[in-house]
Order: sequence, then structure tokens, then C-alpha cells
Amino acid sequence: MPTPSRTSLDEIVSAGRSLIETHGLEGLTMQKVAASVGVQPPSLYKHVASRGELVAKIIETVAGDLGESLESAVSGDDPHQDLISLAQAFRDFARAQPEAHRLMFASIPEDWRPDLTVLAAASAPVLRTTEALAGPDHALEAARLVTAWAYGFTAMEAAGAFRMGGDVDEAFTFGITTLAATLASRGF
Amino acid sequence: MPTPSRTSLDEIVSAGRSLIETHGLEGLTMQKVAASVGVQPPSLYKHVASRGELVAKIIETVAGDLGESLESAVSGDDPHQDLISLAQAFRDFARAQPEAHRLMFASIPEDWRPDLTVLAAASAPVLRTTEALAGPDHALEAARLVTAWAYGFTAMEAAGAFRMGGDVDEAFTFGITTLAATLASRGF
DNA sequence: ACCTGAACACCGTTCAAGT
DNA sequence: ACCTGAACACCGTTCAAGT
Repeated sequence: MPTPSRTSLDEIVSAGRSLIETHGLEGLTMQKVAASVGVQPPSLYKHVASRGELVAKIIETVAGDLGESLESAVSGDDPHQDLISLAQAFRDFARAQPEAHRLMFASIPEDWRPDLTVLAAASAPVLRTTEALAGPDHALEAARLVTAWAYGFTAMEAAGAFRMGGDVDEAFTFGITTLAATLASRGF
Repeated sequence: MPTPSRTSLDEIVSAGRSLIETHGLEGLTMQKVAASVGVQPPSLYKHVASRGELVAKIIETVAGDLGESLESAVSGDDPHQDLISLAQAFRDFARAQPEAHRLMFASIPEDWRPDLTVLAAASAPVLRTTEALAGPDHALEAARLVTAWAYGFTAMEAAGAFRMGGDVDEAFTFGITTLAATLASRGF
């Protein structure tokens, strides 16, 4: 006699996500997730194979959301402006959910690395924009330059690593402006 | 009647560091550290207040080592070449100890953020180089641009986030070459 | 087919007791 | 002054038993 599910994968992932946001990765415990979805801890294993798989699924969800944010930040008309908008959207996302954001490229045990197909999809608007700016020959390398900078900057900002004074907003503007100008210049 | 110390803070930090390198942050347990220095877990608390404080001390040690690596990478003669050498040294460091490296700007509970004075010292050679390249008015912003890119790139590389094909080494060279050329150009 | 309670091995940390 | 064993609250995960 089957018992109907009292929770769901979506509910579990979403509960885990908000636990991570409030208490960090180490604050994500199966016991707290279970309590938060109203079930006993062992029941979670009917929906998810392990804590690691849950973390991976959470990261995939986050990457999907980031992709949507980036996609809606570009217009396609002005690649120079699009690159700036992409950086801004990336930073907004990082600030809105810093823990989840850092997790995307975080230190994750081999076994449960997330499926980064979603992340590849998320990078599509960046690639389109750098291709328009720097040309097809350097589109991928340019995308990696911009993405690495944007991720590094926001990760360091979230970690409180900018402690030498100066205006962090200005440093961000300086960074994206410099990058956009260089990529658009005829060096390529 | 005092008993002589059977271990030391240095020994504990170093044991913790190698545990992190082999098993990641979640693999750093007080029990394993204790076993590794030949003591019972409660004894560790005579040398360190908590696991968090231990992690913070480990990060500070790593930051100090990174600083030394960077310092010995610059000659002071040719800022353009120095910037490239700094990036290379940064990447070598990240590859030699990826877990510790990512930890430097990682998701750490508020309470036990490391003392980043050491990290400020580590950034001194970068600042000197960007000042020589981009001038004093933009030295800090330029340093943040380069550091954010270098950290983001190496963190993503370590996380296996570059999965869209292409040559990662080339992307690294493209990045640092572009940055060095732009900062040295007379835009500033 | 999903949920539960009991159980296991493992955590971080405290504390009284030893030397 | 440092180390220890016992203890506590908390982990992830398994599994037989319930419905």
C-alpha cells in the first residue's frame, strides 16, 4: 500500500539552498533539511542519494538561475554595453546570494561535482557578447578573461578580501570598463 | 608538576594543512589532526580554541607562503614582465596546493575569518608592479583587476569549470598578456 | 512506495581527573 | 601545564519494520 510522498526533490533542494544561504555549506545538514521539509532524516534518502548529491543539485539550480539573470541582461544591440550589463548582473547575483554563488566554483569533493552543462548554458550570453566584441578567433579566451575576473572579484568581495581601502565600486567599474575597452580595441 | 608539550601549534597547523590538501576542508577533523600529531582530540584545545581558529591559522600560513612566492617572482626592473611573472607564480601556487589556495577567499563563517594582514603583505609586490605600470592614481584598482582575474581563473581551473574546449594555457596567456598590455598603455 | 525508529560510526567540544 | 577518558549533543547513513 503505497504512501504518498510527504515531500519532493524540489522542496528538498530549495530547503537546502536556503540553509546554505543562511548558514554556509557546513550549515547544510541532512537533519536540518529534514526538519525544514517536515520529515525524518532517513526519508531524504528516498529522494537524494547523499548529502553530496544534494549539494550538487543545489549548485546546478543556482547555475541555472544565474544563466537566466545573465540572459536577460543582454540586449544584443551594443556588445560593449552588454558586457558591462553582464558584469553588473553577475555582481548583483553574487550579492543577492553570496554563499550559493561562491559554491558554484567551490571546493567540492570529486565524487559530487555538479553537472556543469547548466553552467555552460549560463555562459552562452557571455560568449555571444565577447564574440561580437573581440571576434570569433578570441571569443572563448575573451569570455574566460571576463568570467574569471568577474568571479574572482565577486568572490573576493564576498570574502571581505578587499581591505586596503579605496572604493570597491570604483574598482569594479575600473575593471569592467578596462576589459570592455581592451576587448573592443583593434588589438584583435 | 607540569607535563611537557607533546605537540605544538606549528605541528598542529601543518598537520591540518596537509589534511586539507588531501581531503578538502570537510576532511579536516580534529580527530584526524589529533591522530596525526599523536595526541588525543581534547588536547588540541590547549593549543587552539576551536576548529575554526585552526582553519583561520592555516589560511594565514598559506597566505604568508603565497606572499613569499610572489615576492620572489618580481625583479623590479621590468614591470610588464613582472606582472606576467606574478601571474605565473600565482598559478603555480594554486596548482601546487589547490585546496589551500581556494580556501584563502573561501566561504568561511564570520567568526573565524583569518587575519588578512598577511594577505595585505602578500599583495605588496602586485601593488608595486601595477603602480609602475599604470601609475599611482590607478595602482590599487589595477592591482584589484589583476588579482581578481588571477584568483578567478585559478579557482575556476581548480574547480574544473573550463569545460568548453579550447586551450586553458592559451586562455591564461591571453588573459595576462591582455591585462599587462592594457595597463601599460597610455589610457592612464 | 514512502516513511519511521533504532542503530552505527563518526563529529566538535567540555570537563574533571591524572601526572 | 599539558594530557587523558568519559561524556554530551550532533552529524551522515543504513536497515528492518511499519503503513
